[in-house]
Amino acid sequence: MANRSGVNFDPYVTNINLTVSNRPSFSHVSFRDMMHRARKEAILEECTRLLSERGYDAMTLDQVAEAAGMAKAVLYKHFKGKEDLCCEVMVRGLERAQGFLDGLPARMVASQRLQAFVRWVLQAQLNSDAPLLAERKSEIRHALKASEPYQLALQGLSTRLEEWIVQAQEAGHIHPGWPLLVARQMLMTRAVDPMVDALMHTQAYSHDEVVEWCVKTCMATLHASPEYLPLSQKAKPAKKSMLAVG
Amino acid sequence: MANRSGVNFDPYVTNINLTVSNRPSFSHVSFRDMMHRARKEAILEECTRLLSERGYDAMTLDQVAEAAGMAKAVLYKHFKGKEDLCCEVMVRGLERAQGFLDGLPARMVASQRLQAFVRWVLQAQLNSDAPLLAERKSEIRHALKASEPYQLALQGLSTRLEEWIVQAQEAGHIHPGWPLLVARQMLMTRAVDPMVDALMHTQAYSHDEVVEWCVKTCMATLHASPEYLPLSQKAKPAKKSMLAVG
DNA sequence: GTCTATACAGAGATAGAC
DNA sequence: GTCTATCTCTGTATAGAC
Repeated sequence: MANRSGVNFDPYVTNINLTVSNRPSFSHVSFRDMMHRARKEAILEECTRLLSERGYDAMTLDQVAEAAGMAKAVLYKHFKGKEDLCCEVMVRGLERAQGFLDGLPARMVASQRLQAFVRWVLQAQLNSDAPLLAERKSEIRHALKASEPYQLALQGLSTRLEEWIVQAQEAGHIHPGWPLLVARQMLMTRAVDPMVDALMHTQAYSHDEVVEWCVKTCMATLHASPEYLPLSQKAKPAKKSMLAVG
Repeated sequence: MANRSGVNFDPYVTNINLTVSNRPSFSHVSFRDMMHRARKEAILEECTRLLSERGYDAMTLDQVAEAAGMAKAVLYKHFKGKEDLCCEVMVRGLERAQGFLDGLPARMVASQRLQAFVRWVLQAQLNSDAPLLAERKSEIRHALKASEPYQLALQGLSTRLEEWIVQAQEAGHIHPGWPLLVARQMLMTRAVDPMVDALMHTQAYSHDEVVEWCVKTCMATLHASPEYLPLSQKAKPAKKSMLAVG
């Protein structure tokens, strides 16, 4: 049985240590509490990884328990069940994303922040540490819809992105032709772009190159005009309009 | 157990038919064969819908059997199992896509064909009739990877798209800065863009409007230059380059 | 070929000893 | 609080009557 953190959590050993020592009960409680939180962290960490790698439906609590080095029953002391556990993972993912946005250097302008956001989420996904939910048809979505903390965190992230979109549009870095709602959904969707998997699978590009191509597709879209329609049957836009962009 | 020769070995039915009917065995076999195919079609149709609505993992064979109006055991007379059934659904989806591409009017230029392809797949998805696999982490991907018919059909579709991409690039409708591989993956990924679900969910746009916005994001990207990078720390591209596109 | 009934496996969740 | 062992439910797949 793998214990990835390497810490000894055996309750009996812990008991012995507490008995032979004369530490005050305050310290005792604090110690146990610390261990408790540490185990919870280990669970959340491994669950984040498995969720990112396998997806909600394919991930099992047996896998989480084994990866975290504890019995499955322990999971239920910390969380009500699979849904509850994964909801908390997703909420923490959103909080990490918020933290990343908060830490962006002040000199960055809005469009740079948006690009940094997309790149960071894409990279995290390739590192099996996805902070955002990529699955559209997973059973967990029902639970997330009902989760107030999740909806609040998601709302915060959306608001932040929308502010920057407006700023970037005013600065002329995002084309004003994109509705705010469409631009926001595009950013959040491209941040978990399934194209990363497809491109990685071709083995034509490195990890970082794949991320950059995905970032480019996203930013190029927002910068371009949505009104380009090569298919309106007669219009054939001149080449020079395109070359003027580069 | 599949009966590859199509001959009926069942002792009961064969006996009855041979006794009470005087029709030549040829007609008899043809009629039964027709019914057999009809039921198989019904299974495939309902499975396509459920697969599109719920995804591979969430879809159950009980649902397929009930939707098709037959006992679950019948499914196993037509298909080896869930994987086999869904693989055939996906292959037929690819064939339908090929059929759509074959039917495009001759006057359409390459970029118009590409746009028509993306729009058609997106619409089919919203009609619960997805011809392409959107799920990236489903268990079915292993089976598809091993399925020769699927890989062949997918290869055919890819080749066709790549030809048109090259033509569109030569015509100046797709920016030459996009590598062929990236452009192809972008098209196939955008054709099943998860953004459709996200946008539909906001209830801000109608069915058709959502599809059009997704089509626009895809085509605008291919038309634009990938080398626009607002985030290269010092460069601040002029507004006029963007406005020149519209 | 189609049905009912059932075997079998996997995974979520719980019981009870320590 | 943690463990082992078990329950329960669901879903795939199969057996056997007709």
